[in-house]
Amino acid sequence: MKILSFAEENYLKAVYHLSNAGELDVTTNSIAEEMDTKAASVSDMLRRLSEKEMVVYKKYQGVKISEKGKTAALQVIRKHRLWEVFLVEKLKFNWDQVHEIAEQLEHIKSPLLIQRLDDFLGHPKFDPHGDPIPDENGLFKEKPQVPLAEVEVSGDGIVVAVKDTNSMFLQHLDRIGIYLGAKTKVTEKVEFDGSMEILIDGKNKLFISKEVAENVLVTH
Amino acid sequence: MKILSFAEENYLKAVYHLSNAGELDVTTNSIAEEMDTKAASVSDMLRRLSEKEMVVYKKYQGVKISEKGKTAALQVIRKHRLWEVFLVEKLKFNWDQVHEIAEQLEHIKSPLLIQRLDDFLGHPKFDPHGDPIPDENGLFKEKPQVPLAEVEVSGDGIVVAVKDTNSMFLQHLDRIGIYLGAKTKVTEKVEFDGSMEILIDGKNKLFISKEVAENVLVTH
DNA sequence: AAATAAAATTAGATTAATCTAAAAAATATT
DNA sequence: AATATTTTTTAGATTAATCTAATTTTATTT
Repeated sequence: MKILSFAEENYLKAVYHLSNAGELDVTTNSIAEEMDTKAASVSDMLRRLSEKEMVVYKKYQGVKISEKGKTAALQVIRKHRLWEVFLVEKLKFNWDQVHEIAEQLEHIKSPLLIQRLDDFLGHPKFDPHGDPIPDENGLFKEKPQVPLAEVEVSGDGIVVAVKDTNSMFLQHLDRIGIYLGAKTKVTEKVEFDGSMEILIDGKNKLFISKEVAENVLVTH
Repeated sequence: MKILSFAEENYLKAVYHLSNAGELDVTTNSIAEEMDTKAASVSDMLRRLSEKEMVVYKKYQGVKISEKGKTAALQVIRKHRLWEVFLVEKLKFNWDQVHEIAEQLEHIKSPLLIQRLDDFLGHPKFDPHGDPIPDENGLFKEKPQVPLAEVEVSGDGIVVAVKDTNSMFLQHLDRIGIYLGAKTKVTEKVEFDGSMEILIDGKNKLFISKEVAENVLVTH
């Protein structure tokens, strides 16, 4: 298999994520938005990725990731998430500081390095945001995740991930006291604006907006 | 200060190393050889680095690294060597496996990452090859060189120089398998005649005389 | 179904990094 | 000093990745 450039790996990751986030065919514009680039650049890159058989691309019809592409994307994601674990567990970064650095580290090419890093970290199964880490074969198990917004009153769960990983949002969560692994119980839901009252770890009462409730994922 | 590309950082490193390895003006060809590229590419890159004031470049006259360039080069070298320590100390790589990987890792841009890595590693002063690690300000101390004769039993080091440079002596070293950069470990010392048993690169057992031991300089 | 709007692609430029081949400058040799 | 050789630079191409502007295709709306 040919080696992919940093740019190709990034586009492939975007296609993978958008594929998983629903629609059958990923649109050019959705990729452009995700990658903060222009549609023309995306068209060009899709042509190249298609030549390398990483995606199945039909002009004007959108794009689908191929098996080959999925394998490649999952290896990049594996690297990204392992590095995030390293940064948080070993280098004492906060979970909201690691994404940008992992974006760089994920492109380092050395299978042995990743194997050793995985050993060093004790074969973690989830990254600091609760996302699963694919193994060498790209296999992983999802924790079933539900947005807090969908939990009924008196239902409880454990915070396992966030949908939106932008730094401002994570800092907000930190500030109000929501963290990975926190135990949640929905105590009240307000119909008209989607906000809710919850209990963190059975003691801290919190009021959260619809936006927060939709972006905090819990298992239950 | 502007951000340098990977390629620019690599050329700058080469200029820095060649500057230190002797001559006042580094030649285009020597850079081309060091970097395994063509002279035309070097000329082009020197023009660019010169525009960024990283080097002082006069056509046909060779090039000299500037203060600005030296600072930038030393930061890359600092990163390279810290990563090498990480790979050997934490990920259990052998010292001969780490260079290629560190060549990639050295280009990761995050001052905070390097600060944290340095903390995590306990502020090492030398990399696994015995080369000094510059601090945040680019300052470093060369490792003191000690004759093998003064190393204690079980102490290891790296051959960095010879005291006696006459050809017969050097030929003798060649014959018995001692070379610049060889990893040494003293396994036994004989009191009455100053001879010793050493291990080269962890595998070749050698008996050397007092004369040899006094003239081979190692860092440790 | 024709007109309009939106989405996607192509055309044409630009920048970085590289190359080969040709030209220019510096060095070495007769 | 004139010539030959080596070194270095420039000229001109190429590839990857990007952009803006123009065009084409698809979708939507009257």
